[in-house]
Amino acid sequence: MTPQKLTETLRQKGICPTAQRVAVYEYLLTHRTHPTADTLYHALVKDNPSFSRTTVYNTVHVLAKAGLIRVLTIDADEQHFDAFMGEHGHFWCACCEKLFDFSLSADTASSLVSDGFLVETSDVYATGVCPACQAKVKK
Amino acid sequence: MTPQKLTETLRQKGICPTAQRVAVYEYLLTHRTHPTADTLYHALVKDNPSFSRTTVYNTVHVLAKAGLIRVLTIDADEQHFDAFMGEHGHFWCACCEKLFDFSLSADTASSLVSDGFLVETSDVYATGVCPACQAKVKK
DNA sequence: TAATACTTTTGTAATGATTACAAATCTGTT
DNA sequence: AACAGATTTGTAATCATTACAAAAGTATTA
Repeated sequence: MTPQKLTETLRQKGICPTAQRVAVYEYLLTHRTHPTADTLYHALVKDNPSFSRTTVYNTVHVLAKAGLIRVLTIDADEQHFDAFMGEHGHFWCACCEKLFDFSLSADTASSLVSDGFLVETSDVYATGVCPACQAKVKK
Repeated sequence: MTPQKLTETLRQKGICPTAQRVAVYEYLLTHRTHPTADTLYHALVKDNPSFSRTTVYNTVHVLAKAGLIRVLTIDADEQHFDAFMGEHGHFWCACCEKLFDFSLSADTASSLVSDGFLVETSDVYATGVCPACQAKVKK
């Protein structure tokens, strides 16, 4: 996505496209690594020495409220952020403590709607051991 | 579940059934309200003045590791605990800030297994507005 | 029953992610 | 250029959770 397109997307959602917000959103779109606030801060302060942690939190809240990113709470210690909004789940490996995406068959929230809930976000989380860590243990 | 049965269940999982652990597990089994550590503490300290917050955390970790309860991270502010282990999802109402159960059609984790992940826990979370709060707004 | 080793509980103190807040800066409009 | 409103920034506070070590409890052995 070009910087112009990014700016346009933010504007369409009624978000003033400041340099900081564009930087955060662009980082999340180009790094599908589910970074934490701290990771975002360290990555972006390099290009903008006055960049602050508070701005990270302000920005991700604004983006999440607009539905442009997800806030992942699978890790109780730290929030992780994800700008990939396609239907997918998240897997937390208890061994290497990394977050993985996994494909999701389909209609997770369908029963919710039928129960009268108005759904704004939905997430599928799983924990366990990832393939790489399973292989390590077997050695 | 009788106290004897509770004790037996803990023992079967290799957990020493101390009075505190039985109390926590019993509270969770009889209150399907997804309490927080603080709620558990205040409820149980009444019957045992020396009961401590640390014991709440110790105990829920032990129970969760044994697969007897779930630790819910849907609320980023506080962990919630749930001893009902049947397949169901959790809904967080952004309006009244309450947690609801919802029924789940079926095979959430099936695609995960096919990708080689070893699944230990899985949870489906959704947020939005519950039926009661929708009715309130419409008035 | 007493002695011993081991587990669990308890209270206090530390940790650290997140939020509160107000001053400074930026943005868009006249 | 000046103004009002929004955003950013740095610092200080908040508060759930964890670390830790002493005290209490539990089980095992003789």
